Order: sequence, then structure tokens, then C-alpha cells
Amino acid sequence: MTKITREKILHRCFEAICEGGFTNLRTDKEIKRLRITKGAFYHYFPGKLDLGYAVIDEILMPMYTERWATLEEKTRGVAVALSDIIENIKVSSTEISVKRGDVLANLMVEMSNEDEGFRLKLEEVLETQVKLIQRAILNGKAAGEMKPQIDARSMAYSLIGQLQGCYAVAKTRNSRDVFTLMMNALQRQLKEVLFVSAGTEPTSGMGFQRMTA
Amino acid sequence: MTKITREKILHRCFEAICEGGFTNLRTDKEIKRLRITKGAFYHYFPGKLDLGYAVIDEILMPMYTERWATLEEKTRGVAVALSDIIENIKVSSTEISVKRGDVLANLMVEMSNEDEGFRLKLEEVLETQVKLIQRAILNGKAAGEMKPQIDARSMAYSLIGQLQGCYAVAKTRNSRDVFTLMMNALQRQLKEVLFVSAGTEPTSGMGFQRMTA
DNA sequence: CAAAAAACATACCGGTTGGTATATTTGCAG
DNA sequence: CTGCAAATATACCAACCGGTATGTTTTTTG
Repeated sequence: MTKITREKILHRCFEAICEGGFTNLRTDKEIKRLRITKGAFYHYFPGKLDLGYAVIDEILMPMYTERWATLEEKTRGVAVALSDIIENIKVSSTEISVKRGDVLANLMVEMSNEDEGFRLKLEEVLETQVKLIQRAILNGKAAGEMKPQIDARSMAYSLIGQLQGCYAVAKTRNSRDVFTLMMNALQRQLKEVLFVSAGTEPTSGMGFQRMTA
Repeated sequence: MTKITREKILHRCFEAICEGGFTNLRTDKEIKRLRITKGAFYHYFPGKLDLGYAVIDEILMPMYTERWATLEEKTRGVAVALSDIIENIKVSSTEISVKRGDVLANLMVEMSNEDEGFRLKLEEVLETQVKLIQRAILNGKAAGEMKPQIDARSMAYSLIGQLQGCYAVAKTRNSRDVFTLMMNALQRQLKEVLFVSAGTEPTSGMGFQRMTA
């Protein structure tokens, strides 16, 4: 109960970071906005950077871990679960969220080459997601839901990368339609490349050799 | 010959932007580094923003247009040409370039939601590339080198997005290996999703069906 | 309740940074 | 050579912004 102030700072600054990134975050402004003073701020955080670290640890990490939470400890239905997550990201986007882009993607580009502490923490968030997806793909392959010849690690990175690509491009295009377009392409590619298609094999009218040794 | 100063400013500042982005570009520092004075700088550029615009128009746009130049006006061999471009991006990467990331991708994330002028110019660079790729895919489909059911526009966006995803993730991972890994995944996906597989494809008889209308 | 520690509040600072006002030089047309 | 505009130099500024030093209140604890 005595930690209210700290939480308020954390969440407000997270919002500000979402809006304009870390560099554009002005501690003075947020302090005024929160109706607190510098004393309170610097009581909880040694400096601006440490605030940033705390935001990643305490807000970003849980947020992006939870995104893939439904994949965890699941041995069957991972393909559907993965599809659902992607679909959810797609449909839950708004004009505003597209314009802002993805907080993690933004921070990665902004801070990775700026501050090593930031880079390491962002890398951690990234790796956590990759590992979750990687494990899911492994399970998906074991369950026969995903193509066995796929390299789980490559695919996990590729998926995360493609998501960030959707965010980045749509942000500059400032168009939710473009975001949807790109997410659709991602979904199609996942179906074609990763998922084991039930029954009829699609892709061009020609025959297919299933040389999945 | 009298425009040397302007060019020097432009190119040095471009370098600086490559290293740390636009916000981190300090005009004072670059002015000192160039051994010129503020008078010269503000003679050629009304302000920092205009310098940024000029960098995009006069350096970034040509640079990223040229990247796809080999696709232009080509009606056959576009698939190979496209593969070559991707391959070249992959192999020409270095530890340093990976750490810095892609200038365009960086600027897109940094500036799109910051300054509308920037956003518009970056969008132009983006669209120019997309159109080039889109047209190439159209030609590739016509030449029977690419799958006919592919939507050229979606694919072009997806490709650009995936490239940026590779840059972003590899930058935070600070690993050229990760970049290569992701680029490999991209290449594999292109082969599987976009290109009409040559060699081992059990085509209906003849080696090549060149139905180029 | 008293001491101490935690939680704030207030005032101030110093470096940075983009930008401006103004002066001086250079190049070149007439 | 003159005169004018482009080009470059010099000095200065005002705002911003993260950070600190120090003081005051509140809460906890022995």
C-alpha cells in the first residue's frame, strides 16, 4: 500500500514511453502530471535509466510473456493456439496502436545501440518469447501439427521478426489496413510453411511430394 | 564546386544518423567536426528538420531505390534477381552494420510518429521499394517464375517487413549470426511460398513451362 | 513516546542544444 | 574596380532537462 507512488510513476512513464519512446520521456513532465515532486521520483529511482529498466522488468516482460502464455505446457493444439494469438494481435489492433507501433519493437530499435543495459533487458524479453514459441513448435512437430523439417529456433525468430516488421511498416504507412494486410500474409505463410495442412495440400495446382523423411 | 559544403554537411550528418538516429544527431558536434561554422550550416538548411528531410530525399531515397534496381524493366529472371538481392543483403552484413541496424528501419520507428514530414518522406521511400518489388513479382508471375496465386502487393510489403524484422531482432540480439539465421529463414520461405520451385518439382513433364504470354 | 528510517517536498544548478542576430569575407557580373 | 549577393564566421541566448542538495513530513519500530 505504500508502494502506490512507485507504481504510479512506473505505469505513467510506461504510457509515455509507449507514446514517444524512452528518449522523449521527460521525467519533469511526468512528475508534474502525476502531481508529485522530484523528491518522490528520485526516491524510488536512482535515475531515468533505472526507471526504464524497471519498466521493462516489471511491465514489458510480463506483458510480452503473457502474450504467448497459452502455448505453455501444451502438447496438443499448439498450432491452433499459435494461430489464435496471431489472429488476436491482428484484430485487436487499432488506428492508434498501429500509429504508435509496438512498444517493444520501438524500444529495441531506439535503445539497443544506445545503452547496453537496455539492450540486455530487451534481449531478455525477446529471448523469452522466442523460447516460448520455439518450445511450442517443438510440441507442434511432436503432435504432427507442424512440419517436422522446420527448424524451431529459426522459425521462432522469423515469426517474432515478421511481427515487428508488420508493426514497423504499418506505423510508417500509418495504416491499419496495411497492418492487416501484412498480418494476413504472415498467417498465410505460417499455414503454408509451418502448419501441417489437414487433408488437401494447397499451393499451386500441381502435385506435391511429401518428402518429409 | 561551390556546393561542396552542403554535400559535406549532408553526408556527414547521414553518417551520424546511421550511427545514432536523427534525435541523437547533434548539429553542433557535426559542425565542429566538419570544421565549419553555424553560419554555413544555417545558410544551407533552415533547421535541423530540413536537414533530415534533405538526407532522406538526397541520400536515403536513391540508396534504397538502387537496392532493387536490378529488378527494373526485367521481364525474365526476376526470381533469380530477387534472390540475389536478398543474398547480397545477407552476406554483406557485418557485425557493425547489424549492431547499427538498418537506417531506414531505424528512422521509420524513430520518426514516423514524431514528425509528419519525416513520416511522409519515409513512407515515400518505403512505397518506392514496395512498388519496385510488386512490379517484379508481377513480372515473375507472368514469366512463370513465381506462383500465380500470390498477391504481389501483400508479398512486397511482407518482404520489406521481414527484412526490417531481421534487422530489428538481430540488432537487439547484437548478433550477425542471428541476422544470418533469420535471412536464411526468409530465403527458405521465399522459395517455398513465392518462387515456382525449379529442379525437383514434379512438373507435368517438361523441364520448364514458359508460358510467358 | 522517541528515534530512526522511509516518503516526500523545494530550490537550485550546470551542461547541452537548436537557433538567431549580426558581422565579415568571397565570388562574380557589369 | 565596383557593387551586390552568396557564403561563411562569431558571439550569444533562451529553453530544456536530468540531476543534486537539502529540508520537511510521515510512518515504522523498539
